[in-house]
Amino acid sequence: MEVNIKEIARRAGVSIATVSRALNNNGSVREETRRKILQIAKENNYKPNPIARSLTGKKTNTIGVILPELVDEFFTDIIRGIDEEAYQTDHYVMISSSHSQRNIVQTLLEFMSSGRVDGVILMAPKIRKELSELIQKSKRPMVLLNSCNSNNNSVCFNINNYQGAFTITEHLIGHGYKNIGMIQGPEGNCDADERFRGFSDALLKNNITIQDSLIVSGDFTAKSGYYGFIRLMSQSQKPEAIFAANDMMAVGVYEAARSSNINIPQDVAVVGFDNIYMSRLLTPRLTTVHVPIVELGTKAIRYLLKMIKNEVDANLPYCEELSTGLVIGGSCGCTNFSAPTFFK
Amino acid sequence: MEVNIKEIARRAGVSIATVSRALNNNGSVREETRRKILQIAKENNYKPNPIARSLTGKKTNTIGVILPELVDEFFTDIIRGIDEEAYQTDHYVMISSSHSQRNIVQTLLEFMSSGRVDGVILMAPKIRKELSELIQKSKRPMVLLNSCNSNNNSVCFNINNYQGAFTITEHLIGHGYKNIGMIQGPEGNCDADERFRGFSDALLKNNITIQDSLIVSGDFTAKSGYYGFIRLMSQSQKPEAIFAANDMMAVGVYEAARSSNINIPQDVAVVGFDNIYMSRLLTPRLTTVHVPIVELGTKAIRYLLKMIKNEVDANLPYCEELSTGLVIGGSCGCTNFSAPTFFK
DNA sequence: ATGAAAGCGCTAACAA
DNA sequence: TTGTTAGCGCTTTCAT
Repeated sequence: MEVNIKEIARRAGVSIATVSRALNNNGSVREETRRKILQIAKENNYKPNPIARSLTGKKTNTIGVILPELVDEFFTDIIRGIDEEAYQTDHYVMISSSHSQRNIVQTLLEFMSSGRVDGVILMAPKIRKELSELIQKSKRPMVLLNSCNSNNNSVCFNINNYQGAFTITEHLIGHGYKNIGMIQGPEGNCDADERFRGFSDALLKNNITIQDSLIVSGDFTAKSGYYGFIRLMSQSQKPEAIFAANDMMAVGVYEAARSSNINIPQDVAVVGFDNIYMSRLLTPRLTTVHVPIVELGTKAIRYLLKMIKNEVDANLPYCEELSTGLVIGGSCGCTNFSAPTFFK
Repeated sequence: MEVNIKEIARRAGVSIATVSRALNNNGSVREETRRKILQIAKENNYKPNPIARSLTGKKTNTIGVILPELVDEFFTDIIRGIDEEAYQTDHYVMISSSHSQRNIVQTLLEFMSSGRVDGVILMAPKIRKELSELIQKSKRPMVLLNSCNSNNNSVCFNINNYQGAFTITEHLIGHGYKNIGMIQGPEGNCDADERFRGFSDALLKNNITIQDSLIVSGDFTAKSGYYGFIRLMSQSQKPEAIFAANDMMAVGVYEAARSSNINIPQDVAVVGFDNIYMSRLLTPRLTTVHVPIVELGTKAIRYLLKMIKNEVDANLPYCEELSTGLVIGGSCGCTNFSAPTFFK
């Protein structure tokens, strides 16, 4: 096995307690002794066994991350935001992407109770009722990402879906469109709900009546965007513009439009949400809403680490909404936009 | 704290050893006693503390996964393959995506020595020299993914880059192209090297001389594809077809072609490698090589778990090449292809 | 400033 | 079949 504290103690001619103190900068150790121990530890390439450390100290230096299966497009970016910070602060990341058949709640609780993690970052845009319970039950610090927590009793970081949807809808309205259709996200998904709310409110504020026939449901996949478009455009009352609740559905819309020989934006304007890489490649480039995903991950773990270190009160609710930004392409009807480079 | 084995033992009126035995189905326990213990454990929602378990038993039920930063496009899929299997077999996944400033070797060794993981899946297409050392040093089972291990002394699963590149190059040759250019992947990356090798061999086999001027370097990014294309097409001797070593570079090629009013495939044919989602959306659809990424992850973890459980000899080298497949779009000049649906 | 010793929760000999 | 006990490698009182 690896060299352990006992061995270091032996070689340094001190007790294991002293080694522990020297290594943790904790308790008093004569400077000379400390140096010697550190020296020997380095020579032997000694690293304290984190498992043993966890058992005693109840610190695992591990963060649990639970992501839904829906985040495909963002998976990498979220992890990137989290992982980089974790690395800097010497933490490990334990990941669980909750596939369909998996019980997210169970995974979470297991994470929590197993003592494997010091805290959890949970992204669960589809869980509602159980969420409150979870928040109560959870013994360890937890940060919610884009989750539906109506009660204000947790720590959460959200993309400001409402604002983004509102802004982009007003942008469409600014173009003079009145019949604006929407392809919604999955039912029960709070990102989707908020985007719809922003859409509705923007119409209301501008005295445009919402027509039920112009609202079709989708599920954030390109496929559902494809069929959503067909449904919308096969009605007698066709929309002048379509707001797809995410870019992947907009991709489906483009494909359907191409099949139907309908031109974007001449025949119908299209906008999306998310600013995924692909949206830059569509012709015309998709007008969409940028969401700061890496930042979401970074903020989440930074705050979580503070909770863990008791630098903030983990029981104090705290929520932050990350602002979105409008990305203008040609799909909304704008002709004079400064297209940022298509390179990532 | 959570209820522990001692407490369960107390409530069941037995010793902790018996509880341990009953829970692990290990050693003999009277059926009645066992039932009672299990019953009480369930009532108290008792889960053995995995940390403590690890400390004693040296099984952590955790798999370490180390991915390079380059795999952006595949990140999700690889994890998906691994995570699903891990979940089924009750394992945890500890992830580390090695960002640029990070030392992949160090991360690996730390994973290994920390006792946090039972085994490691490593994807390191850029590491060469250190890899052999690592393989020697590593005390725990390790599976290599698409890594450059020339010595046949490890367990590895690789995409058959050579075969894919060879096939798609021959496909171009079949179209009658003779001046075929290539935009290469990053230097020192073995995926890139193998793809180049397949390309060269296909040309050689068909008695086509490789022209150095038609080989330009890239780094797997769209940007490098963009400039690679420009370099290739600004020469007096222009290629009739271009093989971009991955799809992202092909995306850059499309963009550059559009800017230059060069038509694909009329003016120049283009093919890629990877079959990323975006490749379906390009117009004309990109002809490319499909790589089974999810499967790569699945195979890796399945084999790793076998090594861990000693169902296979972890010291026995074992390598598997996963076959690729040709995906015909219109970019190579084919007109009569059965385009599979663009939906994922 | 340092050491001895008691755990952390569990598994695995060894005894009974 | 069951219990006792000795660790696993470490942190942390409590003495010294």
